[in-house]
Amino acid sequence: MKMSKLMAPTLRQTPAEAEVVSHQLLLRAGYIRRSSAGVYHYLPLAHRVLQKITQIIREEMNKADGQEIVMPVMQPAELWAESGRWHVYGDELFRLKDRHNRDFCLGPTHEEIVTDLVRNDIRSYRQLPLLLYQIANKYRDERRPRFGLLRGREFIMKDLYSFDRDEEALDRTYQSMYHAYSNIFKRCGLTFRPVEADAGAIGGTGGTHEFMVIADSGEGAILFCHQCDYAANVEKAESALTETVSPQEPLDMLTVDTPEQRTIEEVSNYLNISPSEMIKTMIYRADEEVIVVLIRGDHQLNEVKLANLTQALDLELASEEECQQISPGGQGFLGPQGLGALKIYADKEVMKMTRAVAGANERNKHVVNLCPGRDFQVTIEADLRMVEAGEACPKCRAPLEEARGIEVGQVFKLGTKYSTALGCTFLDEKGKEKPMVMGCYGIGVSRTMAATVEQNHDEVGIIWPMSIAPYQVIVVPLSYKDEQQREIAEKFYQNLLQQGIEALIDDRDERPGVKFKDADLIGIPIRVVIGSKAIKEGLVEVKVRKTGEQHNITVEEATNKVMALIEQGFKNT
RNA sequence: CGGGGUGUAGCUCAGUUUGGUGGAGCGCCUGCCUUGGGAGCAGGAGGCCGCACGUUCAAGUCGUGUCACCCCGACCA
Repeated sequence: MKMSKLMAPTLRQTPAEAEVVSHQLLLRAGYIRRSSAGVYHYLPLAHRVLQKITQIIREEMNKADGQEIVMPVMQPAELWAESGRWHVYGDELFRLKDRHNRDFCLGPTHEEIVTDLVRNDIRSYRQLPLLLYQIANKYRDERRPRFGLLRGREFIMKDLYSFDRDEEALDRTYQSMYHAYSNIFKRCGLTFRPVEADAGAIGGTGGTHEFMVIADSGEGAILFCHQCDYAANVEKAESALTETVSPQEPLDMLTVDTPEQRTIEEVSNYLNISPSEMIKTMIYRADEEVIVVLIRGDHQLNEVKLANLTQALDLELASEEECQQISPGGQGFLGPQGLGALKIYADKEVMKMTRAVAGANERNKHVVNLCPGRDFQVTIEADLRMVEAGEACPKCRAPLEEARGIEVGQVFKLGTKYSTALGCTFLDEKGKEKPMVMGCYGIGVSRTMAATVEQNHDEVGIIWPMSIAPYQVIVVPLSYKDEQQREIAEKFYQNLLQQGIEALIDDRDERPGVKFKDADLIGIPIRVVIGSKAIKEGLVEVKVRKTGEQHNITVEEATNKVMALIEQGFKNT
């Protein structure tokens, strides 16, 4: 491809709208342009990268017996009503009506429609397992699209759905997908980590893993152990219970004055105690029910764990007004004692306390020597806290480490949630009708491209891994006007093309500096410069973008060198 | 959805306080010159100052409304 004809509008300055580095560089290097919030054009270079990624995905999915199909983006509301998600999914679903006033939505995910497809045509255990996948645009009306391609409203996703006869067969499918995913991200040149995760709204009964690309800009936090293989999203992470320090004998509960001392920090300072000696009392509204949640003062509540425990669709911290109706002291003076018939959810660590400090349910007063089980009864005791770095690994007790990551893929065991709701059944060898056991497996394709940039860049631009670079080589004649240089460069470029190498030639009438800056910015792995040395001494310069290694060799040797470097690039990814 | 911010040339941004013929740098076009890391000179094109209504002799500038975009939070297969 000639640079003079390539639509890659590079920018010298970073557009003000971009915050994260992948967004900045993809805009600056002329890969993407914004159409509306969270919706982007993919220009030629981006399209080539996406093609590379999807090709890798196809190969690995097909190897695992996946069959590629294309399903409708526009889906009828009836199917979503059948699964119950038409009402559950909320504002995030892009909804539309046709001219007959019938309801449709733009698919944010395809469980309903694929289950509908399969239930109509698959009847026998002989046809299972069945693995169907597609690579398509997905639509989610995010409350707040951000970070460029990392959180858009329209994005490219690969989703595969598996249909098995029983849990055991699903386990095998799940394992094979897990391995396929590892291969895919490895081949894309990413540093990633599969972690145990929460199933979220998609539901399902089995396990789930997220594939996280390690990057400081990631929205997700993960905890992992480097002594064993334990790794989990913070939403899911557990830790070995802390050692019980010789429990103190309970003392009589007393009320003390704490004028205007509301937060854990204020009260612990005022009473000269540690936050770990306090009980944090929070009032939540779980759908229509008001509940009390207790956590040790120095711990953080994990709302995902609480939501899973309560099974509430809508879980929200109660307002100040609601708190005052329950406890006259209002926020800052809440305590679990004497709250009547409200359900009390307590973290396990709270139950070990014997002389705790909590609000007195009275303004400007707290109680000391509060003892769970004696002074109040707990309805449900469970792990409700956010695990922090340094705590003991639940498997091997080594200290956990924390990292941030970008979720590029997730594998789920769905079980029979959708097959039961939609009546997707088969007959087993005994002629008995059973619901299929399903799994679903997604990869954010456009997000993977952005995540790769997050992980592979320097101060001057993108550094693509060889396997997904839009072009492998860029040929730069320093002066394309110079007839000799042009001839040598063109011949060399044609030669590369004949070898099946994906090459660009910078035939623009620009100064060398401009060409170098653009080549670095768009991140082509190998650059071959042809200047006056090529004419005088027959030497060209072959430079590797990632390492900076440079070879001054003859034009004749250069093709082989380039091929060797490409091969090496593939090996390293 | 709550809080904050920004809309002026393709990009980055002055100008708005105090109303009076719309600017700079970069990019773009033409010519000269230059050619190993975003050169130089000369000339040029390009703006519904987000949109609407209002105040005024006069609005980029003041008022009201509205739309878009960005950030923080909440939320998020």
